[in-house]
Amino acid sequence: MARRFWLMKSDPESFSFDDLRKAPGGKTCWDGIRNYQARNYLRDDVRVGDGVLFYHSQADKAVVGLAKVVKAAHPDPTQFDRKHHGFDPDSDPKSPTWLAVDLAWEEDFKTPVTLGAMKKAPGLSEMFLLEKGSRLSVQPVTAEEWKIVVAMGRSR
DNA sequence: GCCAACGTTGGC
DNA sequence: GCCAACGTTGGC
Repeated sequence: MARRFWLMKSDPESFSFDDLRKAPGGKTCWDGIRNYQARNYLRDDVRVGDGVLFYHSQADKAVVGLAKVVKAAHPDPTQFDRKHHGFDPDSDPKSPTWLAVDLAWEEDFKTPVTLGAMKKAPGLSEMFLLEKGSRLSVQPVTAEEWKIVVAMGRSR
């Protein structure tokens, strides 16, 4: 299976790319996804070794670096944690509703690739992220888009 | 802070 | 099954 590419969003106020780099082993359990479409991507398509564009929403609005998938979809433990805001009383432990994957930090971009820059970049006009009202926190990225964004991020 | 877009919930 | 109300996301 060919390596696939994804864009994953995070509000840096709650979990930033820095937090990922500083996490033990540079890894984290990417939990808290409570959207069925995003869940389905995790379940059906995200594989170990896939590349991830790590996007900061809110104030930054930029891809700040690269991560990779180090563990495929597994039940999101926070859905069963009564004290967690992601607690889902309807989720059955025998057949969990929500999934998480594990991500590892890979590379900081020299230059964060801003939403504005991506809007202007030739070759990125079809990007999922740029669609009006696109709120998905896990999005597929084509090999071509990946190449372009990575090249932008590595240049000064 | 505002508001458009979107997903979810719940009454009917 | 429809749709209004509501909550959340996220760009501006």
